[in-house]
Amino acid sequence: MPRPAHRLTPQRRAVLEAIQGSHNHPTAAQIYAQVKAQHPRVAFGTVYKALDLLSRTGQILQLEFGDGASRYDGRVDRHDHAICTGCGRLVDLDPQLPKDLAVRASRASGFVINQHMIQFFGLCPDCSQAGVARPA
Amino acid sequence: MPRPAHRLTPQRRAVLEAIQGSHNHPTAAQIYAQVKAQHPRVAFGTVYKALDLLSRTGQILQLEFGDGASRYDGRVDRHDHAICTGCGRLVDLDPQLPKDLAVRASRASGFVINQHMIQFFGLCPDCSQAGVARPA
DNA sequence: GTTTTTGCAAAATGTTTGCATTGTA
DNA sequence: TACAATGCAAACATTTTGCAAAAAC
Repeated sequence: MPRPAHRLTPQRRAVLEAIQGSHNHPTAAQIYAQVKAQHPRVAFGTVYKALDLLSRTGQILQLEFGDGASRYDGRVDRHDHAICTGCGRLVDLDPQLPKDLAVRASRASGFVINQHMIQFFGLCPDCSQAGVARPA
Repeated sequence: MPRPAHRLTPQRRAVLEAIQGSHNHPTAAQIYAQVKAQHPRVAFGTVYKALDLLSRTGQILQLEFGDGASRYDGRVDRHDHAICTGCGRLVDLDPQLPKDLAVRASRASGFVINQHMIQFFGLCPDCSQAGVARPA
């Protein structure tokens, strides 16, 4: 049986463009707001379904930093992230990592490792300058 | 003004022990179930308040892997994790990382980095042997 | 006696689901 | 005409909150 077609509908395109066009790693709510500007009748459920489809097909990345809402990333090659615990700002990072990191983790855990990702937590330039207290 | 006292009440102790006594990185629901065995009248809210207090005071770690519920870790020194995308099993890892990793991330991002943590995603031995399809 | 903590219930949040309708190959 | 996708609303899971009663210092 042939797998279903997955059309790139206007709504899905708008969701994808909202993510790729923003370097803010937007939340679903922010994406919904932006898509709604072009498609006033769009539903929240449609946005979530599009996000699910796009991430399952590897066109976007869904990030979870434990601060409530998922964040979405249009960059899908392997990279890392820093998140500001003051304001939630999220930036991509490309630190040089040991080439055999995943292999060693796999050996140590017995897991078959498919993916790895570093989360850096801290304060962005604005928040550290503004003297936002860092969390305990 | 002196900071509040934070008593180690029986409920809080039970929460802490449920986490430290388990190497499963339990969810709040699992912790609640275990605490309830000793304290049948304990409330979900009490468990959440205890989890919040314990993690704010650095006695436990709250982990978020984007699979719904938070997981809690009694090990609080810096380390990393692998999670099984098949069954949710979560294990601690200690890969050797470049000593200047956080410094370089800080320089590259302009962030003041307080903490970093690697998430390895893959299949645990049981799931990979059982042939659980890995996610796309 | 004052302050902290609990238990309970309600509410908030983010996300998922069911389904009739609409759109499209 | 068949299949996929949308819009809408209800349901869901997890977590947070408000507050009176209970417990601890």
